[in-house]
Amino acid sequence: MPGSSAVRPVPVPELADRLGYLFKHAHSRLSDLTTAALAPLGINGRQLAVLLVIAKEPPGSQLEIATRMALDRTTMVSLVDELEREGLVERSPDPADRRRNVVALTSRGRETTWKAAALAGQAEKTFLEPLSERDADVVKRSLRSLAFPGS
Amino acid sequence: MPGSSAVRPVPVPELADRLGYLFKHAHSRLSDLTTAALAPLGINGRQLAVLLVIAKEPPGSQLEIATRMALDRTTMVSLVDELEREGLVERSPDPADRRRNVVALTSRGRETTWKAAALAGQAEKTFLEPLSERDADVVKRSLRSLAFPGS
DNA sequence: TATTGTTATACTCTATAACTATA
DNA sequence: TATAGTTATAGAGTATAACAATA
Repeated sequence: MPGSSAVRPVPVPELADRLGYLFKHAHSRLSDLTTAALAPLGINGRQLAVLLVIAKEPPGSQLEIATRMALDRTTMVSLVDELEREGLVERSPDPADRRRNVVALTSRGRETTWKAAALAGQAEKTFLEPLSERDADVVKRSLRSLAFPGS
Repeated sequence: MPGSSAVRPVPVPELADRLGYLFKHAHSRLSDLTTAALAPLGINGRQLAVLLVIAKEPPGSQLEIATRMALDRTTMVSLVDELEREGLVERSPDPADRRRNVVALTSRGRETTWKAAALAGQAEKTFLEPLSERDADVVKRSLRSLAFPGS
């Protein structure tokens, strides 16, 4: 995230109550922690999300992965480009419909996925450290309703 | 926010537990609501934040405002440009130190600030509707610790 | 020398429009 | 005609570097 390197001062009182401001900075802090945690593996949080989606229900086309992540298919192109360059995934045309590119994890991709998931989990734990276990649970549960009110 | 117009599907289970993913989409939803609420006034959430900081402890230099918002001073230039173009704030050189631009609210700016604060508050209320009052309180309080762990 | 505002530039993440190849 | 992937392009929000005016 650009801006993550910005100073993060104690909030001025007139903004400390604005949810948008708090969300921005909380997310930014989590982003910093996750980025740092994943750096040794050469990937970032967005790329881990792609890996997780592929790992869960392989193999999918680029469009399927994009839809499952609520991203545009043009954004997915460069994301898969990066992962392919790192040797973590492989594209291959779907024999049944040669317009589609099926994206599959390589064995190195599989290994990276579980390592990265563990590191990202650690980063989340660090992020939540300022909260009691109870409050952290409420936050995690609430965040889901706030992000996806229908579900 | 670019991406706010993206489909916001029910989260795929493999991402529903990732805090980064939830933060991104929760923030995006709040952003949509706030932007829509403020649209009649011709300003956005970032601009409201600037107005609030100035309103609270006027008048400040651009650098002071930027620091209090944890933004770069180069970013503040265009933000103040926009608000000045709308006739909501006025720049004037500080007589005591002519390097500094003091930014002050116009009377229209003051009026817009309290109208906007009310509308943004409404948007936050709508945003929090999926939660019980109790959980909403925990979230608001926790967000502050998560964003600014030192304070 | 150091600081404030400014400009020029660039980077990240995202989207829309238009192209290619398939269907 | 419609769809999947791609490319070119653009826009929002942010930063760094360098410059002018002022201290």
